[in-house]
Amino acid sequence: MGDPGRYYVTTPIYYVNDKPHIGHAYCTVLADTMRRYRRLMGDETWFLTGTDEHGQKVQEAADRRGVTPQAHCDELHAAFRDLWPELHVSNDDFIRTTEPRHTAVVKQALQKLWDAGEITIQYYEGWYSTGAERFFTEKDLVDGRCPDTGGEVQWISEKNYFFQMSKYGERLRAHIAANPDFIRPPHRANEVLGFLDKGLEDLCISRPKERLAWGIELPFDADYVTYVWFDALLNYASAIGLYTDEARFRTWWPHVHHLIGKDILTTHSVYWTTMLMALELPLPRSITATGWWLQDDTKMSKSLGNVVSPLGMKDVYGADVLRFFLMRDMVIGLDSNFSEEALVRRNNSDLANDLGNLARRVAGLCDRYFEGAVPEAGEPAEAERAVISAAAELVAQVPGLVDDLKLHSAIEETMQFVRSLNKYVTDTAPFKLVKTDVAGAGRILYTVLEALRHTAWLLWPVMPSKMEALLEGLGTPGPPSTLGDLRWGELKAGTRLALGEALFPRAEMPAATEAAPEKAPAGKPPAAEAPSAKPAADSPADDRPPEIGFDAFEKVDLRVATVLSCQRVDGSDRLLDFTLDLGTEQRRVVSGLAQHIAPEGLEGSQVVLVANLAPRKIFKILSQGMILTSETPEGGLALLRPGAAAPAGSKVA
RNA sequence: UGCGGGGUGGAGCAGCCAGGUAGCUCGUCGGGCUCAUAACCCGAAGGUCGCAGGUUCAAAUCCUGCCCCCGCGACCA
Repeated sequence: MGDPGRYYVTTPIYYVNDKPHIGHAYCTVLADTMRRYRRLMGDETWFLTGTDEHGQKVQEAADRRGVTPQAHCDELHAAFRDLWPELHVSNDDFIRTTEPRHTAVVKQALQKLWDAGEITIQYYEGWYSTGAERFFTEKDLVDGRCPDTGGEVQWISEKNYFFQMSKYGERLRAHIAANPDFIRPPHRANEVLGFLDKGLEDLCISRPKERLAWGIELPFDADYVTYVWFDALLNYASAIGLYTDEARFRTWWPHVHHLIGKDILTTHSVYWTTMLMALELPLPRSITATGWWLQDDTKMSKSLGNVVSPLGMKDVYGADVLRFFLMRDMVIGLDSNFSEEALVRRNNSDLANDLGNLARRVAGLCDRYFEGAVPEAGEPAEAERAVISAAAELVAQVPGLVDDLKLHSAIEETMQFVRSLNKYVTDTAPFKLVKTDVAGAGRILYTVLEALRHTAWLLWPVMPSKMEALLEGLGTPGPPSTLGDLRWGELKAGTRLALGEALFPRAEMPAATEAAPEKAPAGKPPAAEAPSAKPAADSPADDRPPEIGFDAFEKVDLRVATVLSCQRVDGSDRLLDFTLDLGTEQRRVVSGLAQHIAPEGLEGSQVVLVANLAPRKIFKILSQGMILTSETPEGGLALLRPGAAAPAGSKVA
């Protein structure tokens, strides 16, 4: 797959409004690890990441803070830019979509498409809600009002510019079919084909400035800015010199491999690829969609207040340990669970016990019997030859695994090799042999040291800093070059060793996790964090909302209501449809309680209702209010009821 | 209903695309070693590979149907 020789890897450009989280870190570390492996395999490499800085959310956030969007971005992008070195990420470039080198290219690309007739003017019609800042169709509306805000909507016929994406559907389908490694893993390619089956529409690539000013102005119409995705995707090309430095551009394009989260598969595999077709540029070599890190153990973290965010693990255990865990425990493309406990287990068993301890074992013997230097290699006996050939096999095997994106296997195979070395030491017992055969013991120690050097090379892409420390300890400082240069026996006898410090200290299991081996806590679902370029919801740090004043509370109109009838909503497994008596009026309320409460026998009982909540259309029924519930010990829900019968409609305060 | 992912010894996961000894880490039990970061090495117990059919000499792996769990969305203001 790909081109032996050149490897250009990208992450999504992250939305500047987001706070960096484990999903961003994973994707970026993965890109870094891949590029380091490819470099090890002899490729020239280039690695790009950056930030996406245009769009509604940025403008709003800037407005709220009373600063210009540019100032806002200048400040916030640093959160990403400065994080990567801390994770030992070695990106060659960091692009921001507000930089002139990018915006100029976007304009040129737009002009080119406009001149080529790839962009058409179409009129978009629909109900526009200023509150929600989006269009709705007739059937979305609730009583002729905005379903999100309940506000007014206006019928707007709006001129917009559309990229003729629909023209390229068949060509894209053919490309995917002909290139099984194009979209990976393979089931994602099927997903895209399924998307294409539904037929491609043209893509609206403009936004009128009156609604959104923070974007790149269309070169052929100053009243509009560019749709953020059209802008953002072009970063992969603008950063390497599209239209400005053709030689550089052609060096890296199309040897490009996009790493993305599965949530932005469509934008990359459909929007981006068809954009490239229209721009008459070759398609990327591959688009790889990764899974998500799901977060475990929300209960224990919160109740004990000892929560360490996944990203915070780097401060506690070190960046390389975090990298090792991320790369070892996730199978590319599948979701994985993140827990501190799993990370500590990984650190202790693989890194401290197996690898770090092995280095200390042999280093200690060298110190004692060989003056702290590398012993003579001697003539390999059968046991040594087995180690040497295992090392050679491993070195030959790893590139194939990396090529197949099986980083977890590449790491595991390397760890198996390390374990075999511990066994080799136990079996050959140099600590005993040294008393009768110093040269023989030296031969064994030499073999382990040389094997450790090989290991350091092979794990360097995952843990660059730690492995360089190991290489330095072995007396061969500096980062590895390429596997072609890795030859058994290059470690020179007499070289001074410096392996006194524990490379990977054991870590204590976090106290709270041991006591909570139960099933996943009911209630809150685990939070997923995706390496997305889109804005993601911020996770609240605390489950208790901020204090409010009495006036705020007073705005909530709580009433006792009598249930007149209640039944399940047809076709829904979660919704109950209540008809309530509020004294002066009847209300219909839809509530997602069907999994907790049986609708039978509720007639005549009383509940508490938020009576002045904005109505909302739920499953085609207009729900007028919210019924209050409380949690049961089992984590279910129960209706909150008045302690004594009350007149229907009486106020709750 | 959609779309996607998953169901493999006590826990967490590989293996499935390219059928042919069920593997890894942790945990448990017993033993060894005593060089090392209470580490390392060996052995043992423990698995109807969600269920039912089918293809095949042979199925965790391929095919069909079903069940359950999770994420996103539709519907939990």
